[in-house]
Amino acid sequence: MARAALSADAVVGIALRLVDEQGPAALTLAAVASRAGVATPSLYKHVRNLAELRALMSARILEELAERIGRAVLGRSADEAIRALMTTWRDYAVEHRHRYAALVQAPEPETAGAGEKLVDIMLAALRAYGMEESEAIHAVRCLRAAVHGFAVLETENAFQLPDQVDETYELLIHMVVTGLRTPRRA
Amino acid sequence: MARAALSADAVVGIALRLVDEQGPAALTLAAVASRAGVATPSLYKHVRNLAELRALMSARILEELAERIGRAVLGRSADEAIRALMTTWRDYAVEHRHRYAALVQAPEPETAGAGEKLVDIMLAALRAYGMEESEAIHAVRCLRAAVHGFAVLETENAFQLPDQVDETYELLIHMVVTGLRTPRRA
DNA sequence: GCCTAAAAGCTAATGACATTAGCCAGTGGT
DNA sequence: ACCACTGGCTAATGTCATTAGCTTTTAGGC
Repeated sequence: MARAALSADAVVGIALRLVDEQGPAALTLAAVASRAGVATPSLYKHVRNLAELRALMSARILEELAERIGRAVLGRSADEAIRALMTTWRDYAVEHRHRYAALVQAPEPETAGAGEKLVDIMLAALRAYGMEESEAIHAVRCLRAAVHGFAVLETENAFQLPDQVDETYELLIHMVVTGLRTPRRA
Repeated sequence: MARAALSADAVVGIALRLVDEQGPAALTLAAVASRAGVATPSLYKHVRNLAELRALMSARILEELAERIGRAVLGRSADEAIRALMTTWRDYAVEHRHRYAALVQAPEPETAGAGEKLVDIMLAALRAYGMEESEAIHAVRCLRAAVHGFAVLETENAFQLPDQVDETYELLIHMVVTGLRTPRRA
């Protein structure tokens, strides 16, 4: 009996490919085990349960997202950086719509590292706006809300008329950038 | 054998209460049937399957949201209307965080009516900005993305530090309103 | 090389779920 | 009273997640 040489990392990889191909609803331990060439209970040697598998997948997704956005933002600042960040985020979601839908938003220990990295990248992109720290945290949250909201709606076909969604995104970028540049009345 | 006098409407009501009390993961036909005092397969006399139940629930949620927002926006225009809309939307989500999480975003026949009503309300709220129709559609989408994005993140505790989220939302409102008021470079 | 312990597989079992098929009882209309 | 429809029911099926405990493989120590 040859050992399948499985690992938690390999399980996550298989799960992500499964979701990419068949959508988030196809994610079952049974399906992952079948693809891994082991019996379903064998997966418990590598992941605690289905919830942990989801969290580990989310960590991987967030790492990729942070990596992509970090690269896109490098060397840019202010409006250009925000544009690059928002564009890259959306591109990732559209390109990987199924895995993006599987992304768990609630904070988990497994996603803390990548989540922080993403926040740091966003804070860096916002640096040129000269906000003090608490204001920058607000901005990070709003940026995330806007981009993520758009991404989930787009990937769930909630906009229905697919034409001109690029134009819609330009308006969203405009709103974010303009909002950052315009002082609020005290 | 007394008839339980069930209906699709009653089933939806029971399901919503279940979700409100125990969260979206608790929604099973078995649990709904138990609360209704019937056997699980009896529910198929009233709803096609679990997916249809979710869609019908979503329709109800959207109707309530549209009703609430419609009332809040009445008699207000421009910035005040947008503020009322965004505030009411968020309040609904926070107040009903579990059912909001159960809301299906993908368009379904069951949710088309309420979805359209919501779009109409948003278009009305935007009327005072004097946009032509296609620009108004973009604005509706962005408004929805921003608000919904914030709502799902907040209700999933993705902001983690719960303090000052109100302040964050003020910034989001500011971004939306400012973005609507500032012409985009052609 | 041999032995032992740990790791990583396995099968069987359990309970929960969604759904289908077909039967039964109640109700309303003729 | 009879019949058809409606809305319940039970039984069955298949899938899933998970646990318990057994077996095989591998790695490390002597």
